[in-house]
Amino acid sequence: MHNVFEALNERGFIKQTTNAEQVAHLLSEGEVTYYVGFDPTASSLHVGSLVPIMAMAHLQRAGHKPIAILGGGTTMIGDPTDKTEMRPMLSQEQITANGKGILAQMQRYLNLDNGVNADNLQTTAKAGKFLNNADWLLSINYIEFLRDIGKHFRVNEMIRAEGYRQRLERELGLSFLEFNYQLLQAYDYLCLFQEYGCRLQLGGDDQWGNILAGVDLVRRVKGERVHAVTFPLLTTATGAKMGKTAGGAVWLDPQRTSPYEFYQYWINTDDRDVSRFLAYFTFLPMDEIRRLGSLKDEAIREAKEVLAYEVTQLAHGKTEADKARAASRAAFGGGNLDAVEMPTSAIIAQRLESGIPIMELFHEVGLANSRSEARRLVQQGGAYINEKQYRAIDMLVNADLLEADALMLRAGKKRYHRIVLKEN
RNA sequence: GGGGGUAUGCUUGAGCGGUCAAAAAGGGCAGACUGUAAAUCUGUUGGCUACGCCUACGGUGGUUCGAAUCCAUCUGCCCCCA
Repeated sequence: MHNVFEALNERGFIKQTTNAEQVAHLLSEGEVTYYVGFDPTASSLHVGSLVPIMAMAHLQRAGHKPIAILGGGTTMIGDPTDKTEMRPMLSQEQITANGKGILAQMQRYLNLDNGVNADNLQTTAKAGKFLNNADWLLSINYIEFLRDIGKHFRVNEMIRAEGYRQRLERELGLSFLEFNYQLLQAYDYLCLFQEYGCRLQLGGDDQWGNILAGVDLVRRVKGERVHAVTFPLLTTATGAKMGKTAGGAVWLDPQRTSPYEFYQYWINTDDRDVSRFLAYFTFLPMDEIRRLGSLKDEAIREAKEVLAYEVTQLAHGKTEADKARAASRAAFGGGNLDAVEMPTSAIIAQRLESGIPIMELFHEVGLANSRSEARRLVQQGGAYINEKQYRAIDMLVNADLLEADALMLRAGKKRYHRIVLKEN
């Protein structure tokens, strides 16, 4: 077993550890059960969650056993860390439903007890677990909890933690409910240690304090040394949060973010982020990544294409990745636009007889959020039909513009939408 | 429980009772330049049946010819006292 710790480190996954040598040693000794917590506030993960997932996948491929924890119980509290306000609380039903979606997505990267969801996934890896911490948190008895767990926490220390301190010093208060978040998260670690012998927790660097609380708790209650590793919080070179675009988050759920859009997100990666992202989000060997990362100027587009293709393939499978790549090449490389996968909608053929106002058309297919926006788009020269710009706002789109019974709309430089005809 | 403060468009944040769809910045969008990158420059950024109309400045109800701006009340948040 080669040293996974080194591999993770080389790929940039490691920000802080309880003790680097000890963690490395632990991972080289034999099978280690490790866990990462996930937020169940949405029914899909977004690309930000890919960092922990990729890290988990690397560990599993190296023979270790993952546990993914759905924060169904802790979400009912709301993590105050680095939040400007309280999180909305979700119902258990909602959380369970969200968990289903999240599990399916994880199964593309990890082999969990509940199965796998990707053809290319190494099934030789030991199956891990997907658990909901609501299972043990919801049945907690308050008095017992205070006595057995609460006694190990010093309020003095807790309020010194950065996350809490900010909330205490600034206008926004901190409710007692939120104050307990750390105890519950620490309790998770204790439970997982007891039940599954879990000895390593990983998480975003903003979770460092909470994770350490768990490490301490295990030491105090069980007298055992367990470990923690955090991932750096990713931002893009321009300082934006990873995985956010104007349209919102980039989701793994193809219903929310189509494979094409997903692919485009990666293609549009800033030059400076390319090699970092290749290391995080693909399984390509580091030598290859270094080669791709050293490409300069225009040539770096090759690296972006590899990045986009690899990441899309992991998230959506080879077929979808091929389609997305073909569509992307066609749209931006002057290829044949007709045969490829694009956001498409159908309109009734008859409507073209009398002509459809161009503004209405762009609005209708979602290329503009309102008619006013569509109007602006046209006026400013951002509206194209079959690669021809139209600037007249009173222009009517009729059957004369059809090419092969279809219209390819384009808004701005990058957003395409294809229109086909239907009878009625 | 008492006293005070605050609530503005995607965000931050200005807004004398009329000239406010509301300063400014950020963000977004479009154009130019380019490599589907970055940086830069320009335009634009509530909606609509579009030189006009409608909806908006926490909720409701008032005062006024006229309110985001004044009053009352409700709600949320913050601060001080208890």
